[in-house]
Amino acid sequence: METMVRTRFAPSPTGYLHIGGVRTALYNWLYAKQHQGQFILRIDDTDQARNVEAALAPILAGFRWLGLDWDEGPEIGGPHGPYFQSQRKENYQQAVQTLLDKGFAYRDYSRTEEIQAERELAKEEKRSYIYDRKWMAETEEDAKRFEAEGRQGVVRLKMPREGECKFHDLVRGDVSFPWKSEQDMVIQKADGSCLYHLATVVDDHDFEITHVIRAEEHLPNTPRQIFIAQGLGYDLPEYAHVPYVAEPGSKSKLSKRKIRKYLKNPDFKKLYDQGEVIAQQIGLEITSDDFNPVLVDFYREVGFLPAAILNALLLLGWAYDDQREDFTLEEMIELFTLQKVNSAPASFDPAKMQAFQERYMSRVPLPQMIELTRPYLEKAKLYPTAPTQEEELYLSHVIKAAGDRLKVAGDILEFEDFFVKPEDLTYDEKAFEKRLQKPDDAEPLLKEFTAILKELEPFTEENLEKALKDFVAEKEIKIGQIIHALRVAVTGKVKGFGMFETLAILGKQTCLERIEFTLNKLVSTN
RNA sequence: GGCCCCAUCGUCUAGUCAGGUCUAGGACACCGGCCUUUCACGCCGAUAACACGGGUUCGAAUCCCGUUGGGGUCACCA
Repeated sequence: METMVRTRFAPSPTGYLHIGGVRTALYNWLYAKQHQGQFILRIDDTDQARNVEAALAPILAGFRWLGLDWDEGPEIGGPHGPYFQSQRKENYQQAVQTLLDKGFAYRDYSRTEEIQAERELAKEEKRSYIYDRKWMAETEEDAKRFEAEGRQGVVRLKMPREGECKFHDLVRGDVSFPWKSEQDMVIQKADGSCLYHLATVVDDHDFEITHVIRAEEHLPNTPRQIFIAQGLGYDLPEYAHVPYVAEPGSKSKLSKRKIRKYLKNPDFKKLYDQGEVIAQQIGLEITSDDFNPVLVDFYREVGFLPAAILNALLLLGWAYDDQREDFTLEEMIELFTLQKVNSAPASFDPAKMQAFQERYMSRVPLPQMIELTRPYLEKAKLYPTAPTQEEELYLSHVIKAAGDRLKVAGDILEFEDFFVKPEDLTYDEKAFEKRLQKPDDAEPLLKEFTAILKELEPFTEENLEKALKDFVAEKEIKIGQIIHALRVAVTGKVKGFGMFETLAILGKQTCLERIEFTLNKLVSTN
């Protein structure tokens, strides 16, 4: 029997989930699922003074929302736990001791300032810096002597200084690094705590990780990790370094902090603005860069579909063939291959993300659409938490009429005019002026047609259309002469659903109330 | 700067490993048009790329070398 494939994603508790991270996680998840393997979540908090639990919550929430479930990890545990590096310190201490015993590491008593000075000197002289191991304690006596000087010891890796570290990467093929360009990395600090490289290698081994699929920035870290693994006598995992996700229109790494810069990109701006409008309507405070299309939370808050995001992210650096772009989760699992992951970084494309979202959204069936949009109306206080059957039916009419206009769930708030009282209706002022105040015939036509509306039974889309068309024919006017005025009078807006659909959904009483309200407003503003 | 990685339309990419079927295909965006009471959708169309220079070869986007450009990484961070 072959060994089970086990992959992992190891976020450090930063308080947010970056979409680049999600893509890496997705690839790990897909690879594991495809091989009937397992996907493990491990928390890299070796050096976290902050509140890990609070900083982790949004990350786990993001994973849950996206449906990237983990087989072992925080909240669910597992046979290899704990899954927090901060709780596995003994393992690292033990590993350090082994490395020391076997001569793969040494105690070093140099001071940070000393090393720093050496490094700077080397930089000035334009040569690469290699530590001369001046403060390496080769014997107990050395150690005691250095300690007597008041020095504190760290543990460094005794890296080879000749030859090359060669390994095979599932994405990039064969890669090699000269050992001499490697530093004697510190693996244990003066305070006794252990550092990332050591921890990650020990954990990957303890967790029986078979495939380390991670971002490209870890590629230069691989030789030292291989060195540690070999020193510890571990079998090496397979490595796959996937490129990082780049900024829109550039090849730099996408970063949460550079949002100001990205906002200059029209597509990014559009995505952000769309979200901002919704955020304001639901009373979400935008106080920091955390409301950010670089982060997964943004999409959740605005009402994107997880499947759309996953699909868009899947294609950021991977393609199945020259045609197919839509993949269900099952299809992704079946068809994903590391071999087809591009080795060049892919720029995040906000417009493409939107396009996927729109396509997926257009396929959402009505009942699910109701569930998706309701929370937004509730948060905006436009809809009761416990609606009557009638109210639910009304909402379903609005959603049906909105159709493709709902690009994200939060877009339902664009149609707030269907949920407010006449006096709370906000008018597009320019439209009010252009369609109602300016044309001389707007008011009389509206009044005349209102009289017809009053008598219209039943108040259906078909009847409304016939009524207006008959009216237009009889008055020998163009439909444009009344329909725009009517729209503004009833919805306050220039754009919206089909006119007759709008009227029918609102119902006779509301329509008449609003027209009356508008006519009064018209009088008072003239 | 050292080490490493990368290079096809504006963007994501197919094609590159096994050179000809590529006057380079698709998608998104953009632009133009159609539909239309507005908006959105939809439909039709257009523009648009093998970074450059040498080789190898009958033939190169595809193989080799170099150049240029872009990027990652060089902590007692992860």
